[in-house]
Amino acid sequence: MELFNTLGGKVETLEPVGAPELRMYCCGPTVYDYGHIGNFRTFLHVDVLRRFLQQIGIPVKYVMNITDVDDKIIRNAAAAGKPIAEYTEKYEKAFFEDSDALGIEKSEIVAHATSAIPEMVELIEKLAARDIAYKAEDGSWYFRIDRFPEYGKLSRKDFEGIEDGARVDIDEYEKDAARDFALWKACKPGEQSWTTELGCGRPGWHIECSAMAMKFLGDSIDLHCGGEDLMFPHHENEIAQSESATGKPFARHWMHVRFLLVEGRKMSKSEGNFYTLRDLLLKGYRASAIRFLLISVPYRHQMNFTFESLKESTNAIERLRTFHQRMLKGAWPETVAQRPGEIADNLTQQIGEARLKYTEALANDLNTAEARAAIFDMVRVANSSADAGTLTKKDVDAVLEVLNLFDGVFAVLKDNDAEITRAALAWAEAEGRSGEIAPELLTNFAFTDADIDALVAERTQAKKTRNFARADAIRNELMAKGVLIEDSKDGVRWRRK
RNA sequence: GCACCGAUGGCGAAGUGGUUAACGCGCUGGUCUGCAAAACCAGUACUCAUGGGUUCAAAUCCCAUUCGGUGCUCCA
Repeated sequence: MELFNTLGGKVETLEPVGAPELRMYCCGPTVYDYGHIGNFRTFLHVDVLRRFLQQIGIPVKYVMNITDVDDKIIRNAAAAGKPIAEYTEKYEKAFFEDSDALGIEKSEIVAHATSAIPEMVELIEKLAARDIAYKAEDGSWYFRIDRFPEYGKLSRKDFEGIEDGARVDIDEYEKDAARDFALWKACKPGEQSWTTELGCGRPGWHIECSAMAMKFLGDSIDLHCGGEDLMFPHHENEIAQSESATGKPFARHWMHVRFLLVEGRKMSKSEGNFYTLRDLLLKGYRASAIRFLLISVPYRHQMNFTFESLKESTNAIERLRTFHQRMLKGAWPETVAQRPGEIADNLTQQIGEARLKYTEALANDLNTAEARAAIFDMVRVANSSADAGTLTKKDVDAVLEVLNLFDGVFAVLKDNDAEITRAALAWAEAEGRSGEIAPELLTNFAFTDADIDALVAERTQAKKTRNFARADAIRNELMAKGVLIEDSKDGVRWRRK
């Protein structure tokens, strides 16, 4: 498949080199708080890529790291009066719960920064042996950027104009050059630290990813991904460290997912447009709709997240699910007596085209919007044919095959939204945040499936005796509780709005 | 300030030189239905921010302008 490579700025073929599986690494979360939807947009697109690679027969070995020690963690853990391990455990658990709710498949390897300290130390020592890393007076270690002439090749920045000392961070120690970045931070009283050959301290953020990527995947990896903001300085620094230490190219392909805007502005707490997955679930939005929305806009485009578009996604998924159920449950004939051959061939051809368009779209730099369009084309054609009574069992099998292909990547057909929302409600109760739950959510979920089934049965009975007044009253009652009823030849179906 | 990206219907969003500008949502009308819902059909951008240029041909390439966003500092 073809994927844009930030390194070089061109669309290039993505393929495994020197190993049967594609080795990929993604910068995971720093577990100091709940993940927000911007975080998840990145992980969702990586998930889409990974699912698609596997679908086209490219095995993947994927490592995601968990940054479980850094400045923010130390600060927040101290504020909470907890050891950092205990503090991060809660948010790491939440991160995986949220990922799961969004249908993100877990990476083959989850790498914790705190469990790879020896590898980081070793890497820094390798750099130190070549005088690329140096120790400052306070015991911190820095990377000497002058020694890596290619610095800036990823983000294509021109550092000529940046003079030493032009921008000095308040908390920085004595570095030889302003741009030099920390590899190892000297210990401070009361902070978590490790006593190593480098002295007492803790790892800098950048060294974690270099050390762990190489530990699990080797010196040269096929693909490295992350959010666009990580391009500089994080990924630039990873390249500098890794390539200086090994003398080999670090990652051949770099993928960066662009930022998410919320209602047209950068998401930030001060703007008041900052949302975690849990915030949205408590407002009554569905996990599947959030997934679908976040992956519907191709990863290289900045996407504008709005509540209106979230509703749109909810409705679009309903259409797909309704269609899926129709295909699964309908009694399709083996053959259609008077079906004109011309129409039959046309339908088969259109299903085939949808399949091709879907695959080509994703293979072309992960164009999720086009892949989505191909599927909706097929949905319309098949529905149309089903209405006309010309759809056969064989057609349906072909349709379902394409639909399964689509769902193998998009993963929105299975409806476990209610379950996820219930878990979020329980979490809100436990955290004392039940005040944030949307009122209609409580009313709707107070209504159990059994309650609904009973009313639906009563309505069906009323309809049989042509008591339409009673039947409609029940339908309205259910509607008020967010339940929609659909009558069809095959019986009654209900679903939550 | 420097750098980068974007501007396509009511909304979201494909399409990067060549038939009637995908697809989804919404809206209007119709078919179906006891009525709905679902589904289908028809309609909903004479046109792709604005101005200029290149070309037989431009939403697509070039220049300028306007507006929006992002990076240059922790950040997915």
